[in-house]
Amino acid sequence: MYRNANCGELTEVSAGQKVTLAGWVQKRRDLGGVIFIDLRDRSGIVQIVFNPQVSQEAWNKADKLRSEYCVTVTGEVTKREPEAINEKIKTGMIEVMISDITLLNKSKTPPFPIEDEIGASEDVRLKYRYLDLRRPEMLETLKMRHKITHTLREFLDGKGFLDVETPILTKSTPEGARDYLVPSRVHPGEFYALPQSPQLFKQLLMASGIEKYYQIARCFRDEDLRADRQPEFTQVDMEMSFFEVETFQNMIEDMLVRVMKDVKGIEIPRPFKRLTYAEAIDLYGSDKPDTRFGMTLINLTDIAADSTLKVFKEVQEKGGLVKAINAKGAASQFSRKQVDEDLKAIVTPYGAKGLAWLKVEEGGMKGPIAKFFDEALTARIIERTNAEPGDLLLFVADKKKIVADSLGALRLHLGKILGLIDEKAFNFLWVTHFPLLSYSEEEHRYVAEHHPFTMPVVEDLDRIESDPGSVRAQSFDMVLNGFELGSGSQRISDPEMQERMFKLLGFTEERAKKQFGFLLDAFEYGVPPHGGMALGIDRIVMLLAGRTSLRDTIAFPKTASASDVMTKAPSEVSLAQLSELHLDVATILK
RNA sequence: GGAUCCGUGGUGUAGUGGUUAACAUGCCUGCCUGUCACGCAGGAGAUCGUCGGUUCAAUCCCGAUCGGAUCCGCCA
Repeated sequence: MYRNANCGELTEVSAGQKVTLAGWVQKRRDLGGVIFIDLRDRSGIVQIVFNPQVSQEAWNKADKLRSEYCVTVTGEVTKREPEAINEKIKTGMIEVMISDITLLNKSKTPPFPIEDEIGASEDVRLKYRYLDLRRPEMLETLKMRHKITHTLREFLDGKGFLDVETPILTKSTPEGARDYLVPSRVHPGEFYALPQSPQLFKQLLMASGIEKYYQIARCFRDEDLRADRQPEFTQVDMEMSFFEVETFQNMIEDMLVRVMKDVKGIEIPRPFKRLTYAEAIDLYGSDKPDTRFGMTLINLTDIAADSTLKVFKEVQEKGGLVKAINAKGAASQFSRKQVDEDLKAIVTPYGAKGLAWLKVEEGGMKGPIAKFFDEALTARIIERTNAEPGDLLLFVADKKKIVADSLGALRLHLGKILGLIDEKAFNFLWVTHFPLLSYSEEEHRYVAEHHPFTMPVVEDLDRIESDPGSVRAQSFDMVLNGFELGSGSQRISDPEMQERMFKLLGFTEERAKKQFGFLLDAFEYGVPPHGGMALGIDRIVMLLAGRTSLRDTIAFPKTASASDVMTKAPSEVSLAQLSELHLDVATILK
């Protein structure tokens, strides 16, 4: 027997009992006579004591222990003397007087200590990921992840959803992200793709009469990474028949409220806040706004056009926008140089050509552009922006998209550095009615904003051919604290509507048949109206665990260049493997 | 595809165009019977990411390259 108790769970109640523990040496404190060791297992840490008067043999062995040696020990749980109590650890009231110890395995000195708040770079942590995961904060995050998926499963099971697995080796589809491809040995020159999501399969499951489907599904997208984007990630994927948006959203709210309660012990008020896509862009410059603070964007295009500032007038004439944000009371926190350099640097990557600013003072405004506004205009600006002396107004004048992107980013930046964000808050938000399509300059055609199976808003249908860009989708995103957790929609279940959609996306009938024929065929057999959504598990874990990188929520993640520094994947394969797959690597750069 | 930042003992950092590259921690050895950031004494440990250039001389300056991080594009 290796153990009959867990280190972190021992309390005074066990005093006097003989226990056997198994774990790792966290720390050895050798006082010459008596040796103290902090023993760690998954449950926590307990101090074990080796005293030659209790067991000379055990003491001799303890003398040779080092960090991360794996051992099993037996001894008596003992209450500590009052002056020896350690209030910093949960088991600090007791210790275990060891009579017997077995060394299970030695350890090399670890490259970094197994504790929170190590200084080790992420590089090193990832190389020794198995050691990194021993650290309590990593272990806790994995435990939280488990708890979240467990709660989701329990909830969905309770609602009658069936967990159905869908293929990992599947068909490449042209829409959306770049596919990860897997060459076929049996079919020379042909490829499987790893799923970007189980989208088609879950809709087919609706045609199959499953009615309610869910899956904790791995998804793959071969695109460049970010702190919140990994090449493979996990979604809780859901789809249901006889679907109605409102009812479904209510259920998702129930589900998330349950997760927050079970995992964080927090009651989230319902219903969740809702914004349309148009409102989100207008107020926050983002389709995934962080609503934990205000400082919304204010449209000043009309006032700006009346000013004598040429760029403002021109922007208005060209159909652009002049918008501003009011950084309340921040005028004194930014010098002219800081605004012109530091804050401008936030907006330029988004294409903004400049960042105009005004500092509000008693009876007026100060700043390089103040002279372009007469007294009446100044008063209108102050009124519109709710400005008070000490406020800093920041303006971007440009095309709609540039204004939204740049001011949206600036708003977030200021929210962070001015400490406006309540780090403890969890602001769930629905963003609805996304555009159905967006025009791709690259492909010279409209592409689906969500995916090609999203149902348009019915009252917009008459514009679908004449003004496709203005058609809204019956779609909805779930946003939490400025991160998109996932999106869902009412699907198209009418084959004719689906064909119309493909046509709009520039698919010939032949190509639509070739790519999605099976789906169109399936829909010919009495498909129920259906819809669903998928939520990113990794991002949920990241936000609930208070982490800033998705890597911290995944046991074995990839770096920004999509490689794994521990296994060194991806790696070259043998010529024999390539030839079996009928592959020839065009150029090996080495 | 583009931009910015980083790369120095195991780990984290400091530093300099020139002789022994510093500090903390970790590690090793010895001493120590109530520590829990144990203490004390001693010791080992670095091709300064790699390649090339400038220079009498490069860890330092320049270029390339590799690796990591963040962002834009891309991606829901």
